[in-house]
Amino acid sequence: MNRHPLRPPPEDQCPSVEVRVVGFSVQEKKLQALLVLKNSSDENSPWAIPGDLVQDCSSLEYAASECLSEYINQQSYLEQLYTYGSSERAAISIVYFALVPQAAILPPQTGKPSEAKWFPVGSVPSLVAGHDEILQYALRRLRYKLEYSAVGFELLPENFSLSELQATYEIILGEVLDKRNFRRRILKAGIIEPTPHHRLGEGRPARLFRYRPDAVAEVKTRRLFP
Amino acid sequence: MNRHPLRPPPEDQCPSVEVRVVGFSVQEKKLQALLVLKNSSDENSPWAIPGDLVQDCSSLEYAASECLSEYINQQSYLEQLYTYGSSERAAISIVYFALVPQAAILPPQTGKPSEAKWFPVGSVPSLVAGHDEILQYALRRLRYKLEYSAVGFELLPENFSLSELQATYEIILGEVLDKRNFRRRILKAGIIEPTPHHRLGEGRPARLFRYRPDAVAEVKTRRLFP
DNA sequence: GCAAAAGTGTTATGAATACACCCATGC
DNA sequence: GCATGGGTGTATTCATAACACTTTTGC
Repeated sequence: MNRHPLRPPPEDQCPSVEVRVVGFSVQEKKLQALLVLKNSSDENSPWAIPGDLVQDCSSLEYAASECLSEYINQQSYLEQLYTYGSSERAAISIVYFALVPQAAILPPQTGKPSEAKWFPVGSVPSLVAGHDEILQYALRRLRYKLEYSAVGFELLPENFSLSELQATYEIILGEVLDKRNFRRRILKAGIIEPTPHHRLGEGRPARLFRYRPDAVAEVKTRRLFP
Repeated sequence: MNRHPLRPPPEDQCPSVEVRVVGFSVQEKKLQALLVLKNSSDENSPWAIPGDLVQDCSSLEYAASECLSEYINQQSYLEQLYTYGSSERAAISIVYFALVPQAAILPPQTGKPSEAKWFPVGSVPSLVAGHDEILQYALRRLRYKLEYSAVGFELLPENFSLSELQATYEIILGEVLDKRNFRRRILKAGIIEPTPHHRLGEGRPARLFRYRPDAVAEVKTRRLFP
């Protein structure tokens, strides 16, 4: 751990600091992540996780939410992942992930053409150095988090059916879940509650649920999906 | 290490960045944290979590390990906790916690007198603004981590008995654990292994165990102590 | 009345918990 | 030989996993 070369003399250099946000969404039955072209002028430029330099330290959360503000039209669930810093990186990167509901996604033409694009996480283009590692870690943490919490609904509209929620979990975890066990557990966790509304569709209308604003954020309990 | 071309443009303020390390140890059957006087000259100065400004971003882990280097004599388990930044804070604080075995603790007189001191986490002195919150969070994460991993041995010497390990867990979690269940679970986790050595003491000699270097770092399993 | 999706309970299996006695050593 | 801490197994309880049919709507 202490095989590092000698530090440069401690004159007042300040390191540059950036926030990066891995934006996740579910579109077309696939988990997708938002990427931006590093140089919007260059079509062959590698893609990157959206980020901004931190001007001041007034609020990292705010700085993070700004990273996606051009591409989405409402606040999303945001969670800090990790802070990276090493000699290979040009800056210290404070990395968050965001869960973006479909309704919040602005259509691509709103931004400048093809500067930003959602990619299924299974088929991302070539990325800036280090961003692959960050994306994989974000994915791992997202899956892990779904296993013991009910954050999945953050990817859905305010009101959603349990089947929609289950489909979201299945897409992210990459496995099919038992309908009855899913419902029992997600309801027992007490994080969502039924509304009087229903979603009309092909078959029997589905009762809609919503997040309980009074719910405790983190469920200190066994895993929901071990 | 070409930091210069990537410095932020001059009109950017660059935020100051520090690493802070909450050092934990178990001494006198109590969980203790290392604190330093903010101004070593002033006896009434509030205490603080040890930290340093980050000169460059070459390695945050290295910078973190340096924070405690004056007070301990070997590398300790180090884990990143969270990065804080807000208008109330003067800097962005990248916070780690460290698990320091007793044998690694340098006696206080080695440093300058009373500049740094271990305090039982239940009775810390008045701290610099914001550091209380960090310490409480570090404590919460440490307890949480013990519940589903076997990192407790990081606070013990290389070879340790299961009773010593159990005592460590009981001190940190603040509850008594069943001896047989503790042993079964900690062994089933596969993170430690028996050595041929024994610790002589008052009663029957205790078999000594050690960390398995080939063990997977994080146990993807149920909680060890739910 | 039939297609399509929503909704609902029970049994079986495995894990966590609670619990009490024998063992090896020093004195 | 006794005091001291080390070491071990089983029965019970509770959570998880597997599983199939009925209900409500649109057409």
